[in-house]
Amino acid sequence: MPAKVSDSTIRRLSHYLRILEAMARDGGGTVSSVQLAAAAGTTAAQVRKDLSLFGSFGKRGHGYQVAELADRVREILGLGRDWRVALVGAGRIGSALFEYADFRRRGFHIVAVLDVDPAKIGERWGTLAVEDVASLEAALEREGVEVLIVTVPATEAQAIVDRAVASGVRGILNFAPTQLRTEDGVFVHDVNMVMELEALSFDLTNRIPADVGDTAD
Amino acid sequence: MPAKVSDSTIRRLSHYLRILEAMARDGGGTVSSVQLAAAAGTTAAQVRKDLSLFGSFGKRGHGYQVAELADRVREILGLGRDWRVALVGAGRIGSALFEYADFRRRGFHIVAVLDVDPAKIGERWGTLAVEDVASLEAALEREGVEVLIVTVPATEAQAIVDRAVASGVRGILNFAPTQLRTEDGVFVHDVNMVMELEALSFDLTNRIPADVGDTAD
DNA sequence: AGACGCTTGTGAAATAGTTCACAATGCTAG
DNA sequence: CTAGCATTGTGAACTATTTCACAAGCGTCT
Ligand SMILES: NC(=O)c1ccc[n+]([C@@H]2O[C@H](COP(=O)([O-])OP(=O)(O)OC[C@H]3O[C@@H](n4cnc5c(N)ncnc54)[C@H](O)[C@@H]3O)[C@@H](O)[C@H]2O)c1
Ligand SMILES: NC(=O)c1ccc[n+]([C@@H]2O[C@H](COP(=O)([O-])OP(=O)(O)OC[C@H]3O[C@@H](n4cnc5c(N)ncnc54)[C@H](O)[C@@H]3O)[C@@H](O)[C@H]2O)c1
Repeated sequence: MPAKVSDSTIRRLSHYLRILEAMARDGGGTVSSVQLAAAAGTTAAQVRKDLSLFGSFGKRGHGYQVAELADRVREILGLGRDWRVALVGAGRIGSALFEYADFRRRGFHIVAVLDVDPAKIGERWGTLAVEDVASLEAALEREGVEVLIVTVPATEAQAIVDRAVASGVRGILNFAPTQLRTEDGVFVHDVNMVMELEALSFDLTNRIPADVGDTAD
Repeated sequence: MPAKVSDSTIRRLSHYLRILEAMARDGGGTVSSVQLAAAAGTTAAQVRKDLSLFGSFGKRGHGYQVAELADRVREILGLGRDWRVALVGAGRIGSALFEYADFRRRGFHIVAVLDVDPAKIGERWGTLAVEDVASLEAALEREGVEVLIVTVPATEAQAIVDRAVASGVRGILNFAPTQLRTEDGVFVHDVNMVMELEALSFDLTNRIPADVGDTAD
């Protein structure tokens, strides 16, 4: 793997993979960088540059084999295996995520659900029972959890994460709108919907296209 | 407003705003760029550069007034007003979002909920009734909707968005894992959790820190 | 076998974004 | 009023990312 791979390259690879999988379902065959770029909303040069960071996957004059390229991208992203995931916070967003089939389909298996609310502890969720967050460490170790999905209130998130990291969790998908602090070697990705709405608000307010006057102020 | 403002600047401004609001609740006073940067996980120079794109909000030697800076950032982001939002797809993620208080608190008001499922149409959601998506256009126009949250299956998303754009919607927050095509002047922001998990998978697979051998292959 | 058409892979150029470093400035104290 | 201190605002330097542009390579056709 190359020393430096930008975050945006990784996001695009994930995007390419989704497109390649759809193409494979539709019969597969080959794609050129131009076609893949059109489907992903980027440029052909960008597609080729992204892929070339990891190797030479195409045939000159003919493009890429859809199925094979999907396999290579999956491998690059580390998706050639299953990941064991725990969900902390069995609330509204937590339950939506639990039932989201795409996670499992991509190899992310929720193997434990934890909450602090006595009314929720013991509830059956699919084949699991919601556990008491008091035994977070035990659950993480018992299930060999590597990735934590955090859907607790923002005030609780840091404490949960500290405990999970102490129990060996190295990857965190955080839905709480708070800046998590972790040691090196722990990867945190935030999903922040309010931020996206605010970015939309900025766009709508300030990025009105040229035909409407935008030179004021 | 400056001609070019990067996306990352906007994301950071939203982040600063959340921090400033927390500081304001804790008493406020002033913040320096160093303090704000520490709270946001960035650098002081970055904070000052971001803000200086829009004006001079600080006092040399003393930093920024928390409450005043929060106001200015809110204004920059176009948050000095309420936004009328419709939610299409009254399913699992849609219902979690509907009840998410932070949206309303930030001025994003869900004023219509629509679905195609006869079992859902007519359900009372808070003060609203779930409406038939067949009357999407009527609902959007009646409520003066500007922003659409899309939580329908990926296969349905493009058609919904085309209709909404034809009815005057210019901002879309899309949860469906599909690349939406829209005309110029329509802003789409995607929330893609699978992409975040895949990025995490890449990190855990390839970005193992230096003390573990990472020069192999 | 050679020529052709098409598309990759990739250095080099261009553009975008971040960090540096410091003069300018406001406040406080004496 | 002046000195001293802290911190902003900002060009300039640096780094990262994207785009350009084209030689290299593959398969096909004659
Ligand atoms: N609902 C949404 O659409 C949405 C969207 C984006 C982000 N979020 C964020 O996700 C988080 C959860 O939101 P929600 O709407 O699902 O709230 P919720 O109140 O429905 O769920 C939170 C759950 O966490 C549990 N909990 C609280 N403290 C805990 C602890 N210390 N350990 C374990 N469990 C604990 C609660 O019992 C509850 O079941 C919040 O940080 C929120 O800001 C929610
Ligand atoms: N559940 C999650 O945690 C989650 C996470 C990320 C993304 N998503 C995405 O969000 C979308 C919805 O997921 P979900 O889990 O809530 O699914 P869901 O099946 O629970 O909800 C989808 C809803 O959309 C409605 N619907 C279908 N076609 C429609 C149409 N043409 N017009 C209006 N409504 C229509 C359905 O009746 C249903 O109520 C999907 O694209 C999914 O990939 C879901």
